[in-house]
Amino acid sequence: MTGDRLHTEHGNERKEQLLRAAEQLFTERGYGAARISDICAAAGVAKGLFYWYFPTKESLFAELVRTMRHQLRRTQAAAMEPSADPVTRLRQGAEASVRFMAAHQTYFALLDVERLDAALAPVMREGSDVYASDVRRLIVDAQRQGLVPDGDPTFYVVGVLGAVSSFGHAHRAGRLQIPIDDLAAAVGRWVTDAVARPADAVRALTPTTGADAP
Amino acid sequence: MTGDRLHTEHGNERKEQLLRAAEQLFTERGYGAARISDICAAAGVAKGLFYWYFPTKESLFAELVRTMRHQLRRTQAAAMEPSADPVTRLRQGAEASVRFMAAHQTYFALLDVERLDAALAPVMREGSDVYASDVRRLIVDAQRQGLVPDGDPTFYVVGVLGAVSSFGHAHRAGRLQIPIDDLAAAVGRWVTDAVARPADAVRALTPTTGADAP
DNA sequence: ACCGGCCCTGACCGATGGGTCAATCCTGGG
DNA sequence: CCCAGGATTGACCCATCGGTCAGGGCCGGT
Repeated sequence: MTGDRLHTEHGNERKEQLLRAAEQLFTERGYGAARISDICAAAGVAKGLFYWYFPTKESLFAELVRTMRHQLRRTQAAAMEPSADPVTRLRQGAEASVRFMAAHQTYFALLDVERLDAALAPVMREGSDVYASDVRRLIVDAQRQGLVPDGDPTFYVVGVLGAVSSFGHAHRAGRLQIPIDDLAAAVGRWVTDAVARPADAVRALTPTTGADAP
Repeated sequence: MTGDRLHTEHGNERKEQLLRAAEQLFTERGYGAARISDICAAAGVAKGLFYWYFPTKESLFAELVRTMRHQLRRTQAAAMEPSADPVTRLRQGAEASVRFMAAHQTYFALLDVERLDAALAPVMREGSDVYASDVRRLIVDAQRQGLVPDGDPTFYVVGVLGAVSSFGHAHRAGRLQIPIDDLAAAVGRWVTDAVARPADAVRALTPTTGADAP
């Protein structure tokens, strides 16, 4: 909690080295499955050295997360024109976030559920594609009937499932204190509007050019 | 993988008992932190018995998740009128999902990141409210200027953050194969539209009537 | 009564891996 | 040249926990 240990320049490099190795392994195997000894091995140092730079495994993780958030924050701030109206700023912030996340996939992957406990990942993933394909069917149907503008259906699928799960999560966490009937209705409208409306928003999206995903 | 062991009626009750105890503890302490011995203690049985009903800790978890998903699926199906148009069905499915998740908070909490590794939860949560309050400020400003319809700002906040993170996640996972510039633009529009448009969608939302959540 | 197969117990095992430590190396300043 | 203290090592410690097992009770059928 108090001032961190004082390191020489070389020391800081080492620390950075460990951070990068950890980031890599956390992303590949998940936080739990990445052993400290692995991290050290990957960084080419002995296990004991880890504790010269970090008091605990969690603290390293925390440092990664904080760095990431801090950078994102600055990027967002930089992307928003101070003179613009709030909604524009919102849009700029959102765009910047998406770009930033894409540019730092490795970092952000750390936060994905799948990466936290590698063993549980399959269980949780299994079956979640069922919803996806259900929704996809509906979307495609709707597009065929002209109810939903053309564009990569996957985009809409992600949007719809994401909305439902986000609102659900927020409500469950007590962050969204709204009578359930109202919430359900609001989410329903939100989804409908989002899907049926933004006529040309997704217009020019490269429509998933066939086989190239794993 | 083959046929599960055959249980008497009493056996099934016991199993159900263990499932409920586990559900409870996973929700409270997180999957990792809930020890099998705890679960057994909570159910009032000896640890050895656990393995009479479940081959492993993960398998119990898997069973919980599957049950939950199965029920949700049926509920969704029941909520969608077969004769309705796709968009309506989409809306009905979304509403049903939100309601279902609310009615089974305990179950769904299992899937929340925070519950998987209790130790990491604080690290990940810390600072995430910063974004929320940023976005909130923008929303409130926009509402003041009439750019965004009135209604609980939190609802919009959740929607915006949820969208950004969902699309980000999908892209990162390779589920959304779209050039990043297009994606950023699309998400920007998606957010803007969602926030600025649904004039009366959130109209009658009880604006956070203070204290009534646990 | 006897048997078989559910059901239940709690001590025990074994691996795993985070964390410690005494000893050593290395480097720069005096 | 020598000392201080950062940097580094790898063997070691040990609490933890999922999983095992040998044994024993309960109950219904014959």
